[in-house]
Amino acid sequence: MHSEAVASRSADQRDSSRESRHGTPHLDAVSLAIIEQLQEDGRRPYAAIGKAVGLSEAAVRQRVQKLLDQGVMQIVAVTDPLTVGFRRQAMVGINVEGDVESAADALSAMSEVEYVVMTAGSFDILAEIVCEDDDHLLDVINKRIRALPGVRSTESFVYLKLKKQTYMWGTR
Amino acid sequence: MHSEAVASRSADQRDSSRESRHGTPHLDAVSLAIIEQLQEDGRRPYAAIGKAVGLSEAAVRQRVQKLLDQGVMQIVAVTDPLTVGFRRQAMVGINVEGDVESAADALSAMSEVEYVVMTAGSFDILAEIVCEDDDHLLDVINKRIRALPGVRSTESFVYLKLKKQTYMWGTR
DNA sequence: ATCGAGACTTGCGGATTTCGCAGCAATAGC
DNA sequence: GCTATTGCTGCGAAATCCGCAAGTCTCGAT
Repeated sequence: MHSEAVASRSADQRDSSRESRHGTPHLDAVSLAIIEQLQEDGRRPYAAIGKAVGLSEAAVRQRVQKLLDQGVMQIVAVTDPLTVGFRRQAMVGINVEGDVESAADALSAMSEVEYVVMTAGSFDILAEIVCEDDDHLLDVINKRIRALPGVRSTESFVYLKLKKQTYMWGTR
Repeated sequence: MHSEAVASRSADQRDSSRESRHGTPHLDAVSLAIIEQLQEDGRRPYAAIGKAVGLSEAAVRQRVQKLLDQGVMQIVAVTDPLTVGFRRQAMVGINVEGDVESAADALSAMSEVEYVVMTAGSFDILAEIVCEDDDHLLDVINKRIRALPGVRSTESFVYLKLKKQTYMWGTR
């Protein structure tokens, strides 16, 4: 009775190699289940995962390797910025004149910028900044970001308290 | 000559147990280096990490375990939302009348909400939403979030293109 | 000055895990 | 119908993990 798990397994796995119309590899239920296991513990042994999802150890190993190779997931350590010495964080909304994408690229090149996304709405770009202290944050926003070519205006939202932060994509 | 690495190592490790004034455990350079290793590959063997940071396998094992126990870091799989079937994402800026924190808690309880932070600035809360499609996103924002007690107004920024997303806190 | 605690090292087996490879079955393609 | 491919299983061999003991060193407190 290592049962439960995903059952069936007849022709499901072929989905994992089938490309959906936009080039992104589609995932079947088993791979999803594997990802969920690794979201709980990125170091969980393959055999344990296999038991949970109803696959052999070797099969899990192959699928995990493929998921990593394809870039579907990565197994990494994530930390709480505060305990690692970064005391000030902020989200910055940015408006750009001209080429938005090149501005986003310039932001992406900055090490203090953790997250860059182009958006629809009253900002062209949202960027998350992680800094050591107020001075550092001020410097990044006022000296570096505002100096970028094409940047018309910025609006900052300094983080007061992080309430939720999950890595549970693919689960639900 | 298993040299290179972090050198010195005289009394650094005591920092790891010293609490900085706000209760957050302080990390020394060696723990930082270990975290960096695991940010590159969360499954890297302890011996390999030890070689890189200049510690024995056993010592690395102890430190990693402590870092996990203390909640300083976690080793998890992270995925690209798009390839896992979530095609619409948005950041939502929210203004609240009354208790901001309880509103943030309510948001945190929603599974579609990946990220919640209380901020200073023209929004009280920023929340990142991950949805399967437009209908789902519309439903979450207009039916669920706007219906929350205390929510006065919202402004949405639909993601057009994710340009950068790192998990490299603690590195630099 | 001495003692105790904490952190690290070395060394060591045993249990566990990883890894590569040889089959085998089912599917997709020709 | 036949073949190539893909995914899975099973199985040894190698590597890793894990707990533990003994000994060193430094710091801080008695």
